[in-house]
Amino acid sequence: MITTTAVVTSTKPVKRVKVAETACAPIACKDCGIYQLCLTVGGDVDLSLLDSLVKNRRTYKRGELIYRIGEPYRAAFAIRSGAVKTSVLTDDGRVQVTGFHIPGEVLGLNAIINDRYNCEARALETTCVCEVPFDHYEELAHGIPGLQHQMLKIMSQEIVHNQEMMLLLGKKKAEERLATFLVNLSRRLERHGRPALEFKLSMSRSDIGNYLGLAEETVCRVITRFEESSLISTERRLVRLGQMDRLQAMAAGRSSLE
Amino acid sequence: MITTTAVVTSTKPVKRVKVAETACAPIACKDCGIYQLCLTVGGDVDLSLLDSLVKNRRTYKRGELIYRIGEPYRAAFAIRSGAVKTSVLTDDGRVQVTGFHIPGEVLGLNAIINDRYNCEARALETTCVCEVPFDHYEELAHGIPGLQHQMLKIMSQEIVHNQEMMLLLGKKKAEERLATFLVNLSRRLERHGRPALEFKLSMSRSDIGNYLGLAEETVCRVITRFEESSLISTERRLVRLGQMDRLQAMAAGRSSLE
DNA sequence: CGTATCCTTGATGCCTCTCAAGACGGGTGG
DNA sequence: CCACCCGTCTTGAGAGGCATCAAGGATACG
Repeated sequence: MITTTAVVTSTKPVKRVKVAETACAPIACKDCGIYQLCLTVGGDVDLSLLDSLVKNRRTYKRGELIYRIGEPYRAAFAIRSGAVKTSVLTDDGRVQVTGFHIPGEVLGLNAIINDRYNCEARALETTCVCEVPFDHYEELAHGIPGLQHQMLKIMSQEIVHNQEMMLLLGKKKAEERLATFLVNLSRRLERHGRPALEFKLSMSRSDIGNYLGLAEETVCRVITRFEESSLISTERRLVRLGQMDRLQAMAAGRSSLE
Repeated sequence: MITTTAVVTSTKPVKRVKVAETACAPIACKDCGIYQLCLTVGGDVDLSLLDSLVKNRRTYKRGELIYRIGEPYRAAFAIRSGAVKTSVLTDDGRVQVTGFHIPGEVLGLNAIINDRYNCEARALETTCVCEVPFDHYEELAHGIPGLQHQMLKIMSQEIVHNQEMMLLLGKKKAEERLATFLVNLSRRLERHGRPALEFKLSMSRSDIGNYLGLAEETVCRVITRFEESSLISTERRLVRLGQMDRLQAMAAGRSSLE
């Protein structure tokens, strides 16, 4: 996604500060997902908690693995900048991309229980993540009522998203799949305060195809058809969504080309 | 699944009893999923907790709705006997079956956070469930360390299962899908102490097809091919798995017919 | 400036869907 | 108890959407 060079200001421990969810205070990790974790029910943020949770901040280059399937659990990861794809494997080596993750989202939380990562995560471009070692998450969660709630919420969101993907993969046609993908990505970018109608894809056509259960070539062809219908316009990985309403209708199966 | 007429003995409150996970003590709800929830890390079961959690026990007839999408959250449900299917919908009315659930499994936990069910659940046959009203789950979880862990575990399992379904729907061929379905169902039946190589399907070919992203007719045809290869034998909804090893190989994509 | 990677477009084939019709079985009412 | 009916299952024929194979062009990067 569009690379933003966030200025990292050092955070002196401050006690519980009220911050509107949409505000954009210059706080370290404000724009990464740890913030999400540290949001209490009322919207307060415990900044000292925030500070104490993040033990490490690391940058991964394009193509680098953040974690592998089956690897012992080290930490959860909150994406500060860049983009990450997660994927699972069949025994015979086929790959299914299960998700793309953008700044502000949290990765690897569900591995807490199994003590092993159940998918692999790979940087799609230069990506900066905050590592949150959750070795003793139970004591942590015990001390911080809001944290536990946020964890459940994030896992719950993932379940809902996966259910939507099952619907897409099981029932939707190629055009509907791509429309769904674009609309969903646009919404998430908007949620994190980025341009929602014009953005740069960080993943290849091949990755998109894999994610959507389509061949790379089919993705290209559908994109071409979308452009011919002036639904969108593209230039390599740059995308402009021209007619959001029609795109949404198509994503829901309420419209199609021809 | 095979209907068992479980004898429900009344449970006088007993304090923490050590029970082996595989044991089959005559405890109410022993064989339903609430047991799962009440297992502490060490394997202890708090029977008084068990008793206090289950507020209601209800039977649903074949086709009856247990909950709808968007409906306000009432409770989680642990299946005692029978079988349940869960499904999600597109805006234009298409349905995707997201799972089949057998006795010993828990339903509707992830709705806790959103306060609304994110899928609908329907009884496939006469089904008895324990209702667990989790209105104040946070205080509950606070008092019972093991409970929170179990909830995370169940949600975590669901995420892993959904990821496997995405792989299946995105990458596997019809034969591999059906083999995966049969092997998975067999494993779960075994886990709950039921015959794993010969069982009765509680869902129609149409439901199976919907779940696997296939047409009803394709399911029939693949079943026929499996029988011709003596991989399995069937009689209506009765299934016998003849060659589990070949079936597993096929599920993983390491083998195919012809 | 060369090379590797990614994107695009065309031609062909196949897997699966759709439509159709018949068989089978279970349940119900006369 | 039997006949009927309806839902479910099965099998066939045909069509279509998408995958696959192939090749050329664009772009980025060293």
